[in-house]
Amino acid sequence: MESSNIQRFTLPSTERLKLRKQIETLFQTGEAFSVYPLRVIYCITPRETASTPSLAGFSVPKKKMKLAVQRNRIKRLIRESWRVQKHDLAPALLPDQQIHLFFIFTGKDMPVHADIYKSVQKAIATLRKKCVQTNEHTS
RNA sequence: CUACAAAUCCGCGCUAUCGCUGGGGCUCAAUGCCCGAGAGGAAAGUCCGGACAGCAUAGUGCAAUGCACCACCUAACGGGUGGGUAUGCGGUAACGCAUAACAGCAAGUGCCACAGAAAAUAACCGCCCUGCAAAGGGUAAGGGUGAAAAUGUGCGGUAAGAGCGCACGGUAAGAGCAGGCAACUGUCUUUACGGGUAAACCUUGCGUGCUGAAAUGCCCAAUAGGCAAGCGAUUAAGGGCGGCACGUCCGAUGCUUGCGGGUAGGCAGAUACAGUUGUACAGUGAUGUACCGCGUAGAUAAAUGAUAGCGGCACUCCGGCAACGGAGGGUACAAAAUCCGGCUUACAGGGUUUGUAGUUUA
RNA sequence: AGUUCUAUGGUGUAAAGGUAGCACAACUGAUUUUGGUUCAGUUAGUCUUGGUUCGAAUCCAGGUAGAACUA
Repeated sequence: MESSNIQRFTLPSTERLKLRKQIETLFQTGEAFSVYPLRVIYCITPRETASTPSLAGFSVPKKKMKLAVQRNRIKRLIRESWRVQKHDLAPALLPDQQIHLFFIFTGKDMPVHADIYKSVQKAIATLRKKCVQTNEHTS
């Protein structure tokens, strides 16, 4: 699908998980695992030809971080990490598959960019493994 | 110059790489490319007031609820400005500064623990009179309790005393005069003086219709069901008309089209106005008027960012008489969600003005 | 975005404006060979900052934390 020599690290709003129905089905049917301080919920769905291989959402619970400034900052950090590294996940998916993702911050202290970057890296590695496993199993 | 207080303003900058959300242009259109825009003084808390929208609505009262010295400003306000009064602080005083939910307890009702004789029409000790005494009567000076104890001082008066009388005061209410738009102040006079509490119920005066953008209006995919028309099917079940038959009407299922309600979703509401820089004028001031300019976020699982480097800024330590140099950690509070005016709360650091105090120089 | 309410020892709860109680828990001592039970005692509190009042857990205002509701 994507030629790897002209990869662009973009994240427009069409690659964000926004519809309420999609989010509800993700939270009901999806599988989850944790990479501290993140919790990742994902599920693989069939995709239409025009759409992108992944849809991602990000959130920080209000109980953990009280101030809106801190919540916005954390969400932006996770989003930046995902934007830069999301192309590592694409080869593991079949062309007719779309992955829905949700990142939830579960830590209690303000994180640094390097830590978030590393944990997103780990999360993507585990996701690749699981995707490959499920594809082999079904085939 | 330093310190303190008040008011007011600002509240990190630049570069590189990679991005995000609207607007405009190129493009048939999408993608893409180019241009330009993109958090605050509190955006916060949601404590008041409006705009706006829907519903309700003759008028008046009750209930509920809010406010409360006066005048002015304002779209409006529980906000602001100016004035008055009270209290506190400083000062010999004149006066200055700060604070105030600052109507009414002289409308009614309630409450005032403990202590104390008594907490509101007071009498324990005391004082005085009568009496041998017991007791009875008068009194509110003095004592003591308490947060609060019945107008202070002096003289007269009396058995002892007492606003009982008088003089000078204090407080409150009323009338007159003078000043002031008014609150109120000054003066004079009359009357009263048996507490406090309304942030106790309450009374008086003034005000308030209810609900909030998840308001409200509009467009409408798929699926299911509804209605209408057409096509197809009709020796089919069933029902109506009928005594029965024929007949006729309705009717199940299928397809197509249209209509209406309306879900997911989308659009409007929604960003050009009670806007604002500057100047002039009016006003003590809040503010208003006029002119010239300015255009300044619009997201919706929610954009305005991430990383790196350089530089500001104040602080600490070291070296130095100083200029300065080196190192270190720091660079606040905080994110629009329909909009506006206030209030309250949070805030690293810095600038300006005014006032007070101190020091130095001329 | 809006509305309503709550806050009392470690926990659960009382208290017409007048000394902040009760139960469980914790600790100490006694009883017991020891533990438990029981008995006696101790510690510890009105979310916070102001105001009204002679006096505030209570009344009023600002703040903090928490809970519920409106789809």
